[in-house]
Amino acid sequence: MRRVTIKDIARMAGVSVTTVSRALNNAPEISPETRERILELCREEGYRTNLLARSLISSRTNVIGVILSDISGPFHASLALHIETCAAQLGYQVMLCSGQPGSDRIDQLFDLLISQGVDGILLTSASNSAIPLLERYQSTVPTVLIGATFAPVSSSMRINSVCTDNYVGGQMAARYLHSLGHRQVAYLGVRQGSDTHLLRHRGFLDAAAELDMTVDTVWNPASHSTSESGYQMGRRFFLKPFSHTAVFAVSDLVALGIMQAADELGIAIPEQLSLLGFDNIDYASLPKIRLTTISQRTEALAGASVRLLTELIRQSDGMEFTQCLLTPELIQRDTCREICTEHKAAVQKSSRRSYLR
Amino acid sequence: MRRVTIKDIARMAGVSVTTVSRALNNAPEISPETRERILELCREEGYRTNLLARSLISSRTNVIGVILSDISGPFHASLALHIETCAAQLGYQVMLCSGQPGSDRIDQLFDLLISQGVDGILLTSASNSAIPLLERYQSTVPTVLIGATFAPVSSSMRINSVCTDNYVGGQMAARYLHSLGHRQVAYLGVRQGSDTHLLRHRGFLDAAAELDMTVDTVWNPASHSTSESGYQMGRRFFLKPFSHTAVFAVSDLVALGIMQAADELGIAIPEQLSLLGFDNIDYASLPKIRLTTISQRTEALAGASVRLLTELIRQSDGMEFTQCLLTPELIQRDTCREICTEHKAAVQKSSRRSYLR
DNA sequence: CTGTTAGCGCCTTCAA
DNA sequence: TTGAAGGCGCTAACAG
Repeated sequence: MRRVTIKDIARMAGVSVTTVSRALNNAPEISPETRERILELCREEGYRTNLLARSLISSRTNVIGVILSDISGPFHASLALHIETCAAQLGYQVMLCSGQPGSDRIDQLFDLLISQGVDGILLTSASNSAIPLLERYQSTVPTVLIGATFAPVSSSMRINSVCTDNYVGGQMAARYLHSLGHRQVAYLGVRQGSDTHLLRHRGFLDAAAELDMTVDTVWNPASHSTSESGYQMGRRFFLKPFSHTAVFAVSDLVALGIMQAADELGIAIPEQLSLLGFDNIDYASLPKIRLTTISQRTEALAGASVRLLTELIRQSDGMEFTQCLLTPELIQRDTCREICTEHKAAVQKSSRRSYLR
Repeated sequence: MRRVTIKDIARMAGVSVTTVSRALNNAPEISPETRERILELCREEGYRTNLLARSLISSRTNVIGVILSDISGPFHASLALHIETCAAQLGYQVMLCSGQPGSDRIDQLFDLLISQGVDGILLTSASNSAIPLLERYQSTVPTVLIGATFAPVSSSMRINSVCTDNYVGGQMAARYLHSLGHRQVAYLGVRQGSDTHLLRHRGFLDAAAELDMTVDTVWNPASHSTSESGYQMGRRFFLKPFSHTAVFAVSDLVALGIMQAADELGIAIPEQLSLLGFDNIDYASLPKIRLTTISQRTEALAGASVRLLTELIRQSDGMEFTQCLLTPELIQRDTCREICTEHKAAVQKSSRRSYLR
């Protein structure tokens, strides 16, 4: 059962295909009555534009490709959904791909998406290894990198990116813990391979130094930041004697593992130890978790990156590069407390409200 | 900067476009040396097949459309990612759309995807309202419904679907609670509008009746099942005196809200009250939550639906309909306990292991 | 206002 | 083994 084409309609209406095309595209040079007659006919016959054919000519598909280079976490899942929502509002469809980083899977995905004729590509990645890749492909198709980081001095960057300001996030974390009275803290889970982590770490250390706060860093030897690795690091950390009053976890997932370890070893959070996360994944707001954390604002990331990408698609002169840094946001919940215990009641009281919103 | 086409290559190689096409498609009737020469040239020139053009002829795009008709929950997000992974393995790209149900947004998405030439469509929906929609579109494009339910006697269904067996899930829940010694239980959160819920409810009631277990049902008047509505129902339920020893929540999200309410009112789970969820969303396995639940097995759902869809695409005779029912699975964690308390230690002990896996 | 003509990039007969 | 011609469904000049 063949689909009805513009040609069929033309024949049935006794006009040329051009006329039908014009009716379909609201062209100005056509009489209102023929247009109506044709549109009516299209409706009756269940005509549907073949967008492939149209794209072949216009070389625009109104589709953007999204590559999740690391779908280990809920953070990326949520990001993808927000991207879709935002893209839809701007009239774009989303073609979703996921590829474990490493190997040349990501390259293949780029090639595939370009072959499919996407108008632009959004790539999420936590490591800088994506940058040369982008530099290679961005002359072929507008591309925006999401969530990877770059050095504080970045004017030389020849890519487009949208990113949480991890350095500032680290600073915020340090300042917040300091403001609660903590003077000796541990930073758990930094991975050497993740520039995101390193930058966050640097921000934390710099601010801590200014404030005279002691920081001990526990590195994560694993290649990914999972709650399991958090659990392992937490256990190892807690089993030795320690005098820190707060722990900053490199991510919420890691923080969850740490909570689990603390639970099992009878360390009360936040009574004995404050715990601060990073990301604000959905989990963090759940009852019984209620992790205080620095939010990456997924929705803002999605919105900014989609807007930037569509901007690039529209202009396509492409000789300018934009780096967009989003300031993270402190979300206070129940896992950090002041060292002098007097304000705790107030924090507790606000818990239900912030959960419900 | 125009993309290099098959024609350019042909000119450069001094052959016809046909020959180039053949080289590209591993056609048998071509000499190995010309093929190699041409492929080499393509590589040098950075030639990329224009899949739009190819699809225009073959009328196959190797793209499947995925419509999430309700992205309120993490369940669907996770499902989407699994679908993508599975589709990729079978050589299909995924075009992702999300539309709040109601209105005619879903219709538009169908039309859009069909216009884009997708080879098939996967629709997730929890309500039967999707069925007439499917019946309308499936003659145009192979379609599979995921996660919506249907009556136990369903041979008359004229659609393709993959679905957790909610009736059996309800039965499992009842039998499990009964086996732990519970004789008076409450079922919180059933929505009249959700056939999924109703079927689950029926299975639960039927099994409970057989086992002589008393069930009180608390209906959810809200239009969605969120943790907030669970919280509200939980509060209302707990504030009146009750003699039930266990609560079956219609979904994990609702269960989380109930946990929160119980927490606030000082009701200990599972010591005073056992709580059983449904879905096994990612959250459920988190430390400090550790919800015992009936799993929908997202990955299996994704796999089965993608396989069924690709099957339909391949055959496309389309006169047969398949309903695939997946048996849910009980995931024991820490929120249900035996009424005679002696076995509890064993359950506790296994908790860490099941979290880590 | 409408129709004719010529492609977009590719594949597929058919003939050489 | 190769090439020429036609067409997939649509749009965009250019004439009428």
